[in-house]
Amino acid sequence: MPPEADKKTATDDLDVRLVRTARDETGPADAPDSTSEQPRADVGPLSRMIGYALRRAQLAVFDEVIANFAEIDLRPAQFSVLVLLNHRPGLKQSDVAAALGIQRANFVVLFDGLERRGLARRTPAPNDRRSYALFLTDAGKAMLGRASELEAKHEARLDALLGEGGRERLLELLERVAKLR
Amino acid sequence: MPPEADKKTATDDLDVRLVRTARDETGPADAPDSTSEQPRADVGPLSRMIGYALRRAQLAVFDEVIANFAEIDLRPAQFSVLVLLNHRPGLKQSDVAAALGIQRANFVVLFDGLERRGLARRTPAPNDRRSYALFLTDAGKAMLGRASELEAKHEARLDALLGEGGRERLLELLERVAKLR
DNA sequence: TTATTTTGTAGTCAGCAATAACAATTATGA
DNA sequence: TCATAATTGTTATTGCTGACTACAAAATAA
Repeated sequence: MPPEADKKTATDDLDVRLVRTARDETGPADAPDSTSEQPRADVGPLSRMIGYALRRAQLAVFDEVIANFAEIDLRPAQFSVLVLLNHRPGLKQSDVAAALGIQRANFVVLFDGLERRGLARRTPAPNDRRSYALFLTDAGKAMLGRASELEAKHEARLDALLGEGGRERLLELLERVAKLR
Repeated sequence: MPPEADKKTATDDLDVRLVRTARDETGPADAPDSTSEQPRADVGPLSRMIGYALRRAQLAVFDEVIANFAEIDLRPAQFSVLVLLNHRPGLKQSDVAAALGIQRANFVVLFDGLERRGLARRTPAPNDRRSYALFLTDAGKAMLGRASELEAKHEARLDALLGEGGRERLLELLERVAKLR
């Protein structure tokens, strides 16, 4: 089984692909796997490295956010655009991209998705025919409202984990680290 | 000069507003940040969200790590494998993948790269013909040595940013967050 | 033995970031 | 004023990474 292997690709027709919606499980009876708590494998020196710890934490948080937003089909990056545009309407693409740390080239596709779904729109900028002023549509604002509710619950859960003053301390430390850039 | 100029729904004139960045914010209000590196654009509510802050910090750290490791052509994920294998030689693929939070399917390609470069090797597992026991080669240990030096400098730089006790507090908080998983 | 689980693989797909190259538009400066 | 440089939005490409499906071989449970 390891190496070797025969070609045998072919067969690839059905493509069911279920969307994995967090929550719920094998409902009735049983549930053999007791409340699992990960053993947290020993990774040695890695556990002392900031980068490694950051990555693990970030993936954990994003996993949950993505699962939470699955029902409204919104990605974290899209959410951040909605929040920013609601906070500062009329920014142009370069501004939003820069504020979020996204390459302006990549932002185009990201925003196309929002516009295609009618959540945001491009408007000709008043003084510069090269650029657009970006705004949320009413649908976008409604979407942001729902997303914010989900987000609030998520943040509350994090606060429970972080404990008293944990959020403040964490945000402060993360901001320092981000200064590296 | 945007592409088509089709949009332009007749009745659309309102909304000229000048957009002023509401500067509520916590902390020392304005202060035309003197010697700060970046203007740190105002992203509003985003700056209070753990996920956003985590992502920014993680990207900043990885950017630097990737740049530091560029000269030895090593990716963070590869580095983590070297560290783990040096710490616990003989693990099988499933173990390493699980410990690092990588899908075992994806780990195959990752390890192939290390093996191809002669940094690590697969050895038939003693009691299980299905699996391999993984080890670093001498070249792999040498590579890990150089990488560790670069990593140490990086961590030192982070410590300078984090200040006294900063690392401990940050690691502790990140570990709690990672518990989400 | 038979059924189930584990392990390693291959392949596909999606998200996201970095880059290069362009055309239209502004800004600059001599 | 006009040639040149810088901006802005765009397209396309590449690479890393993570998630999933499907498989075959081997180990384990029933």
